[in-house]
Amino acid sequence: MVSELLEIEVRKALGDYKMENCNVVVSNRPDLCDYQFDGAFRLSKTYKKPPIEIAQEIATSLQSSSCFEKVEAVHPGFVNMTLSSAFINQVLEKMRKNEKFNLPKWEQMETYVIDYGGPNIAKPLHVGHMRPAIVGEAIKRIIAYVGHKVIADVHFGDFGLQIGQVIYGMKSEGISIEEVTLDDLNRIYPQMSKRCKEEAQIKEICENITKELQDGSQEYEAYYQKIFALSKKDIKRIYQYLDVDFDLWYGEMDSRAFIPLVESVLIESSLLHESEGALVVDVEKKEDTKEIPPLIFKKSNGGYLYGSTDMATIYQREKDFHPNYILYVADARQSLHFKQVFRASLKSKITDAKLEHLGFGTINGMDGKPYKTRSGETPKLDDLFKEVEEIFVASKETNASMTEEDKKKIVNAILKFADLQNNREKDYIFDIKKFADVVGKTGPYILYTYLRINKLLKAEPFIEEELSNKIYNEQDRYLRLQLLGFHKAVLDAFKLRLPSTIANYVYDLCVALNTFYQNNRISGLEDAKKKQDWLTILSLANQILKQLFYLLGISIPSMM
RNA sequence: GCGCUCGUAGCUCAGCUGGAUAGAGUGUUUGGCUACGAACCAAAAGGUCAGGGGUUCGAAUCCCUUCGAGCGCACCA
Repeated sequence: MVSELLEIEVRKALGDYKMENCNVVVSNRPDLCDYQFDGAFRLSKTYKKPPIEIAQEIATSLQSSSCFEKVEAVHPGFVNMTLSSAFINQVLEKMRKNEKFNLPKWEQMETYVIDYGGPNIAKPLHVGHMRPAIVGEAIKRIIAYVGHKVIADVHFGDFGLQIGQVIYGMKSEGISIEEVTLDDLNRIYPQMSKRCKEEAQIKEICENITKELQDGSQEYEAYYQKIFALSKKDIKRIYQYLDVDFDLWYGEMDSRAFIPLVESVLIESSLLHESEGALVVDVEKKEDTKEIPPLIFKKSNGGYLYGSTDMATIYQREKDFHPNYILYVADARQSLHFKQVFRASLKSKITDAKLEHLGFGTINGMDGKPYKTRSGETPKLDDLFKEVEEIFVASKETNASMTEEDKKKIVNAILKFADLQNNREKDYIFDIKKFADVVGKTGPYILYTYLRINKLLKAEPFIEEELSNKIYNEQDRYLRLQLLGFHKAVLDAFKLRLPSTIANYVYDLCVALNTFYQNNRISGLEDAKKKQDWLTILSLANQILKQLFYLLGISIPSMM
């Protein structure tokens, strides 16, 4: 990594000054320099000297390094560094020749389990399911790419009240296990969900069915198996369209066998106690500024809740994989739930893995309220895919003749790149027009960039050879500097669990490529070495893009 | 009531473990295809980073406070 190489130089230049953290960062003033060091400000405190004097000493000492074309101390105490062409090209050569573009390797491989906040069965996937799927898939690929072991689990919601509701709905409508269809399930679920809110006695019946299923009722088990199979098939189909895949297609139900084991651990460590008829685990801490309600492990009717299955699942994962980390990509509104589960799990010592809840905000419509169609329903993902494809096809005449496979890849790129750009725990506005846009900072833009460069590389055959020590013009230099940012983008995305870091880097790299492409003509260049150098740089850039597209879950169409 | 997340250009968003002149896209205005792909490029305009206070050489970023928004607070997930 460039900033680390530069840190080594700075450390040498510090002389008698001692400091722990001497970060060298990309300058936000490209008109002044490429990289910047601001440690002189901190040193001035400990050494009681004006920062500019210290900066000058460091700058003077750095002059001798071959990394720089220019180093200067600037008021009030910055050290500004302009890289030498030879140094830039030397780093690029290392990226070109090494695996993973010379990404640093970890000393120790760790194991991650990642849970993308799984969908409830018996319920069609809607736009709310897209975010965890896209974000989770990207995080999974990033963790694997940097060199760790990662196990993805879809973790279906198949254990709770919704199952009892659907079974009751089927029975009361007289629909048999043999003849039930997906459409039936999609209709029954919202119907029953509504009825349970309105009629307490219906809810109680559903709760009892759920409990009996949990306790092992043969009759309900048969219903469950059928509902699960139907839903799973449909959900898999949609994940397949999104190119989202899991190592484990488990559900909450798969942790059922571990609930009694967790329960006995809780009893042995005297963490379980009775409260208002339920068995609960206290999770509050002294430093809490507010009251944290206990985790309800067993309901007063003897049934279990999702806190119980979450703990049982942790137990199961610990037994199967002994992970260092368990990550949950789930709605930010569930943060209290996860806090309870995490604390209860650590208290009971069922795992020593680090548990992280990676929350995300709700998808809202243009009015700032949860996204709904005109008829008041949450839009199905199938319909969304269709709509985006239609808008894309209509945007250019030739698009209609594209293959279905290519269209699918582009729809994916549109949706994923739009989603992965913004990444915070805040809600975001879903605007179909924005998600179907093909101009500007969009999926089509980055794919277009790759494809036009790729075509050029194919049209101008060249033999990969060492870069010369030259950089030919401003756009060329800017492009090469952007390439140096690869490692930071990937490692930040990994450390912060933020795929947006990569999405934004990809965009910046594409801008640099387009600027270069539009202002420099390669075919017909007389200077053979210059042509070779440029083709080599473009080739490296496209290899990087391809890799990063993969990390974001974006596939490249054959044409567009 | 308590807690969590947040408030950045007309709109949608980056930037947040403190650094120099706060960035994109879109929209508005303008220029560039007899051209390796114009789904592109070049340029202009657009901001008291919700308001106030504090810490600091330096704050969109950290702390306090006011206002505003969304969400969550034990047997749903």
